[in-house]
Amino acid sequence: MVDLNQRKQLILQAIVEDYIRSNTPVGSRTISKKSGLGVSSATIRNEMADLEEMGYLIQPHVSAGRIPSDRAYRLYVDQLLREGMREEERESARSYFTSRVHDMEDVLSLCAQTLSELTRYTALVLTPRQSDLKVAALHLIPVGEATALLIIVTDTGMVRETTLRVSDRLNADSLFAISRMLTEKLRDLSLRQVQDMLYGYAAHGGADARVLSGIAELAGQIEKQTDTDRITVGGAHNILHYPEYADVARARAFMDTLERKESLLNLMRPQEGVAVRIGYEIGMKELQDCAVITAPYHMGRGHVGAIGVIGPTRMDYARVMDTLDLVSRELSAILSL
Amino acid sequence: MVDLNQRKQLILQAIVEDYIRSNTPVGSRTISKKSGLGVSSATIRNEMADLEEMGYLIQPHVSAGRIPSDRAYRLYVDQLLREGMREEERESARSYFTSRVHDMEDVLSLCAQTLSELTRYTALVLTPRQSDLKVAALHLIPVGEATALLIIVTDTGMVRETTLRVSDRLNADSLFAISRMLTEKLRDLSLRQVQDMLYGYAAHGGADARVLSGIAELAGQIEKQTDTDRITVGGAHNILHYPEYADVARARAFMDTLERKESLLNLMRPQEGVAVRIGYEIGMKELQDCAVITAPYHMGRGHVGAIGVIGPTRMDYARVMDTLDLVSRELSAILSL
DNA sequence: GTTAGCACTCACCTTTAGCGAGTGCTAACA
DNA sequence: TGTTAGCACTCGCTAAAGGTGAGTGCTAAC
Repeated sequence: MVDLNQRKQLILQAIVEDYIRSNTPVGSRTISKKSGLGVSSATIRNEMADLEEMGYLIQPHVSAGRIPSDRAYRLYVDQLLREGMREEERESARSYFTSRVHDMEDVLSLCAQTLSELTRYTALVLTPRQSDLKVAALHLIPVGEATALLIIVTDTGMVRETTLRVSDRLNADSLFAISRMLTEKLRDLSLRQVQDMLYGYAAHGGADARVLSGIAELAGQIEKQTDTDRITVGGAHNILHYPEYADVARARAFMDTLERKESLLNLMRPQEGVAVRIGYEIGMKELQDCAVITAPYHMGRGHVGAIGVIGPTRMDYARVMDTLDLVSRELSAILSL
Repeated sequence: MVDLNQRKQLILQAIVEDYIRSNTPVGSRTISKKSGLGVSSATIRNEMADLEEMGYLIQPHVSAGRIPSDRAYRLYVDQLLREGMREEERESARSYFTSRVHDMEDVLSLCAQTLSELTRYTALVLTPRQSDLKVAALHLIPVGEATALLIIVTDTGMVRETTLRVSDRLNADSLFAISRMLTEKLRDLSLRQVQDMLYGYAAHGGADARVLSGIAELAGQIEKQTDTDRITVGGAHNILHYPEYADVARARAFMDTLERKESLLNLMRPQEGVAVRIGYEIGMKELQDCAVITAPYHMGRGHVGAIGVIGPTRMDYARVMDTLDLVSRELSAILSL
């Protein structure tokens, strides 16, 4: 596959990097001067003709320079990449994560924003699947009369709440007692088990049927959380900075694609380490001019999610990959306490 | 102020509505045919010349039709508005709110999304100020060894959590006991009082100093929640549908403005009922081509927030105002249980 | 007060022409 | 055999030029 001699590789690398920077077709003269190879533009032209024949370069029209193909980006990512972040950038990126509370949901939505700010592209965050979560605790807290706040805490530290009407005979103390009892009964059961169990009880009637069915319902809502709710998008407007999207219709099409979260789910399927998909590799024709880079993160006891960045194929791969690697580590560290 | 005879009003109304629909300068012929007044275009031209002199219409150039000025929109909103939503639209808008859990934060972020979908403009949501919140309950829940999840519930039913390291001598039972004691001690105190009180205790040292200072810290974070965190923006990409923003630079400028939340705070200061600000009335030159419509919502015991919509001055005022009115009512109803 | 008629304006679209960055090819050179 | 200078050629881009038509203001008649 790598049938490229050293010089061709250097030329290709120079072209890719120049194009990533400038977004204009790269001419032979430019490369002759900047590559440092010390050969004339004519020589570069010959090499470029070869590279085009091999499928690494594309000529938009006869009298323009060349632009890299998906295949060129792929080679670039696999073999030609340099370090993408300077140490002080790394440091400042880390600092985003140090001083914050670690409430899982906040962290994740903050993460989408942070990633988009750090990379200047659009960020995607996939939260771990929640159907196999277990109950860690359950609390009923009085608010107003005859209403209580029901809180379910899962083993991942996720908190969900809803308000319930309860019998007005239940005061703070009895709610406290019920909470304790329920927590003991339901701890370590999966959400599904909780539902099954409680719908059974509730059917028998009794004083706190309302509470029990309320719990079952909330558990059901958490569990049935559709997969599409697991996707968060951050900084979609960042693409407006790139001339690829100077045409509003394109920008709108891109944003519309981001709205259809089902399709994003496929992009975000967690993989081993930082994964890059370029153009046609994504397998969605509405994203064929985009690249998607993802990285997994972990959340204690095997729950796994993913973070990612999406942008034009002309992406600053080195920087984005470094950033994702760093952020996914920080995230895993924070979420595992 | 309303020195317009009936015919001028009708003509102005026709112009505004045509322009809202078409976004092209409206000519006299169009109005002559569509207004139903049965007068010729020449007559309309005379009237339009008058309206222009009075500051209601603007002529982009000599040979174009007229477009409404901010002043025209103001008159339109104050006096010429018709019903904006059909009954079935109302019904479908309401249905957005019925079947959902009422977790305050979910409801509000969902609301931003819903509003932007309903109106096709950009939605803004301002959450009530949190500095004067009171503690309703406090819970410590074991997760893993020597770590616990701390949850603070406020009197508005808002829930905030963070993870803490705790002494490993504290098991589930003792955490439960501590929670109960703390809840009793701290209930109905303001977040500020809680901080003052606990920093005092924690300074004395003792076994659960870590817990106490953790609570103080979280209370501090909730309280010090910067005002800018109170703003949520939804559907910013909707503006890409409007030809006013066909130029990407404009779209980007708009989105950048939305990022600067401090300035949005001014726009969202809750007012009595549905409030409309048009163009120059907004008082921000980067939004001088926009209109902002807001409505307040209530959240039990006097906490008040606001929802709003922002878009080009050529906005479908009737529909948006109706929608905001409806949504703010629904929201208040849900949030007050 | 209303309307038909008319000269006039000017944004918008299309066409045309010129520029220049960049190419491929050829022939000469090391 | 690889490299390079030279040159004719291509073609997207920009600016200028011309034509079109929607819409106007004004005048004079009804």
